Amino acid sequence: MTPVTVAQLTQHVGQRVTLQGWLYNMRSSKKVHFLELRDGSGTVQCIVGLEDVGPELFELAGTLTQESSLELVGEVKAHPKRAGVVEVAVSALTLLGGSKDYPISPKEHGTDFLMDHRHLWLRSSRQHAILRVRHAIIQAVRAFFDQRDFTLIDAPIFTPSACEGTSTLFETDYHDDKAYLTQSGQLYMEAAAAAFGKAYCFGPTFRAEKSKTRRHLAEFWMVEPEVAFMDLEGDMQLAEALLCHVVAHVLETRRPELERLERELAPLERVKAPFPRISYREAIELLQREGHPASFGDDFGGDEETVISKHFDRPVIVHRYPAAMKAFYMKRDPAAPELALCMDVLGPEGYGEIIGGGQREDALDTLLASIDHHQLPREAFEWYLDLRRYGSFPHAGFGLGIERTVSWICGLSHVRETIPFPRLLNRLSP
RNA sequence: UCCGGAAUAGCUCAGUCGGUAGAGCAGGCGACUGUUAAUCGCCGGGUCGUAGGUUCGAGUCCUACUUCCGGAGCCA
Repeated sequence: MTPVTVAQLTQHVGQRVTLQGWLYNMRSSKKVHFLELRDGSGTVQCIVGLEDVGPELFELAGTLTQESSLELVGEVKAHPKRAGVVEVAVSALTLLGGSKDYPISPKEHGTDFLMDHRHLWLRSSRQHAILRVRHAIIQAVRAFFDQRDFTLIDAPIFTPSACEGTSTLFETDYHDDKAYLTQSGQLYMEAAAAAFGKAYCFGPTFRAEKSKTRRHLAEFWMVEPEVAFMDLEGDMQLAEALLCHVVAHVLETRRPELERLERELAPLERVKAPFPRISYREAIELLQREGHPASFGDDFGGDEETVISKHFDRPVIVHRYPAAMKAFYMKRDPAAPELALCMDVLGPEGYGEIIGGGQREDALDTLLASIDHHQLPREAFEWYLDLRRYGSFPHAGFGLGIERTVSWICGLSHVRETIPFPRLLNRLSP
């Protein structure tokens, strides 16, 4: 008999099936054991009745421990008390792998303990739900760009120099040369945009800042589209359309997981275009009206982003920050040269920056001056400057942080649960 | 790096005024025909983070260190 998955059981009511999985929990009385079986697709209650299986098998079932792996055969039946729920009346059962003293009990645990057992914690229903939402988000991101004729052009992970020159990088040895783990694929995407028109990359990025907050990881995944002949306005529209598509896809396909996470759905259902757009200057005024001491030239910290985003019922786009606080490749606003043609999308409900991007500087001379002004080594950027020497073109793009997006959509308080094996300031294992 | 908090059973925690340690869960044994973190009874389980100090006596007070948590800066 071919094994079926728990998720498929509703199509097999009245039939005998084989199931393979792990014991999630068990409740017992004198003549009946209730095994809760988990197989990765879901969980189902399996009934082992003394009179159905005989004393030998009944006794074996009684000795099973949490997370033992099993194969069982049984008939799929409607749950006698719960509408729409099925259970399995077991007729045969084989213990495949025992499990002695499984460390994660159904009671509470501390974060550090759970992170030490992250390889096992992934089995619990909450972590399962989060990572399924993560998968749905990634699926939606890829589908969004693929449907719009973007070409996936992944950027390298070893890089010879800093992209932005600001953040701390992880340094590593590369055949007796220094190399750094990438903090962004963007410069490479600009080359890709010149070759393919519309390109995106999706991969891990690394930041070595000694940062320890609920929104930081040393290793995180980023999606970075870059489009030739697109300006800042087009960039904002693209970011807005992407987020709408992603949220709609999760709402459509992962509602049980969101319910498991007790995620309030109304704020997600409001994520529809158009998103409000405010300039940096307007954001400063908004903060001042709220009694937050902020003046032109200040960057926004977590508190400021929260104040701004709480003013709106959906993601808000803040554009045209002072050029002085932004990376060297940002194009200046011709109408106000002290401003950069850049934008950040702030997630609602205080989730802060989930997208950052903008239009890139396409004039060779201006870019050279900017590299010098930022005191970056010109040699390292010669290839990048070639993109301005050979058919320069207006272009724009952005980066979307996957973990912050997962955290927002799942309604979590920390990004550490949004990635299977988080790399944090003090955690490199498991 | 800075500011704050914490460290006691396998896990989550309580521990009063300084008088040598307690619960729930997990584990073991038993009871119970339908349970949903099942319930009920019994049992085993401790170098109180480490090193000093004060004291007749320290889980408790003091000092240093270590680790973790929350936040800041920095960032997506």
